Amino acid sequence: MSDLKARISLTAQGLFLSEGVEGVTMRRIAEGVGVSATAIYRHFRDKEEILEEIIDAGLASLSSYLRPALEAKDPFQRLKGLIDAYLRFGLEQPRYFDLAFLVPGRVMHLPEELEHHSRATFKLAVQQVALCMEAGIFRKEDPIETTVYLWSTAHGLVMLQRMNRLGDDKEKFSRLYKTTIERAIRGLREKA
Amino acid sequence: MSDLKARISLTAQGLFLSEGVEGVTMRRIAEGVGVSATAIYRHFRDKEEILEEIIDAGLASLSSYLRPALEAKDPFQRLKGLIDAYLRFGLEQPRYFDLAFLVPGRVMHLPEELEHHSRATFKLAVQQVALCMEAGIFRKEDPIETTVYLWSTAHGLVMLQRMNRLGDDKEKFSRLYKTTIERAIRGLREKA
DNA sequence: TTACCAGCGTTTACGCTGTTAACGAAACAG
DNA sequence: CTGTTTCGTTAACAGCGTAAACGCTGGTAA
Repeated sequence: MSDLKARISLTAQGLFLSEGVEGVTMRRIAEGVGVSATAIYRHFRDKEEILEEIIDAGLASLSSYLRPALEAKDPFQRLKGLIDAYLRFGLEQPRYFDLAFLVPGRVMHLPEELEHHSRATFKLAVQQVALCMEAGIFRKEDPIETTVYLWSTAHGLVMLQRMNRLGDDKEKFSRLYKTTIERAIRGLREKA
Repeated sequence: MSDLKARISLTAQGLFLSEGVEGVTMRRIAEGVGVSATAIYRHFRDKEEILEEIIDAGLASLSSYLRPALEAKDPFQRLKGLIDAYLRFGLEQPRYFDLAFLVPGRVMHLPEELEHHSRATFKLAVQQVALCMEAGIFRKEDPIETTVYLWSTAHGLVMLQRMNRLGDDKEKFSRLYKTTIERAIRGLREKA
């Protein structure tokens, strides 16, 4: 009934997630809501703004994947949990991942708030890495560079899978990503 | 004058590379060539086919980055050269990289020939990895998984940079990617 | 030479897109 | 009761990818 804006969001989210960013038109969203196409413009500046809202939701979902990992006891478990969660997000929420990270060709410009949140999350990861170094689990080197390295590996792996460059056997990919995490971390370890 | 098809290709390539995939329209290409929009259809099935040609060119360019690396003497140098070339390609040909890898949301379906070429290149990398293992430089494990891991790291790093998640200081990124390669390889080494 | 025909570019037009403008009904403020 | 704001409507516009029909132009067959 009421709160048309929320209903537009919801319908748009459904369409974007089920059909990807192309093929979703203002008129189809409007039709789904049961309203005229131009009514949408009372609640959103333009199509881009709707898309941004969905991306926000995607990043929130990513956050909800990452959060539990931080509750582990030691920093090494937390870090492994973060990487694992990132990969699971890519596997289980491919559409969100696409929307958030497969920007159609232009540089993504996150709204201030999300930008901030994103950097905060990154910093959290850097912290775990630094702690691992202090604890003598990782060799001591630049924790930021190290974190970027881990992030790259995780992000790249999901990316290659999203581009179905790795075959479509989910089982196999699941194993692949376990061994990849291992390999990625191995090079950081302090020699015993 | 003649060979309109080539001129369309060239103009389209210029537009796609200078403005990215969006904002390039059939009418603008046609205008650039000095011909009516529908004339293009005598030479290309549709817009997608033009884009595919440009992507082909992009992958050819990637190939030209990778090829010299294979002329090094030992497999370890060849492998490092391959990774380095991949990263340089991402840095120096960002628009090609976007076109080839930032598929707007749908799974990329390469034409047969390119698919084959791409897999062949991957196999070549796997070979170097396997040789490194035989030579006792890398510890012996699944060379395919190992190659995917290296590829992921390189691809992810470029990806994050393309999404300007890593700042825009080219100098810094240049250093970052050197240390990332090192870190990625470190974990593969046979303990001395 | 004449008749034809295929190749290639043109103009016109269709259905789709995102978006703006003008309008009207309801809800609310003084 | 009146004036204004809110929120939806319909109509319309410019731009998109593309199809269809037309006409020129050069080469081949009779």
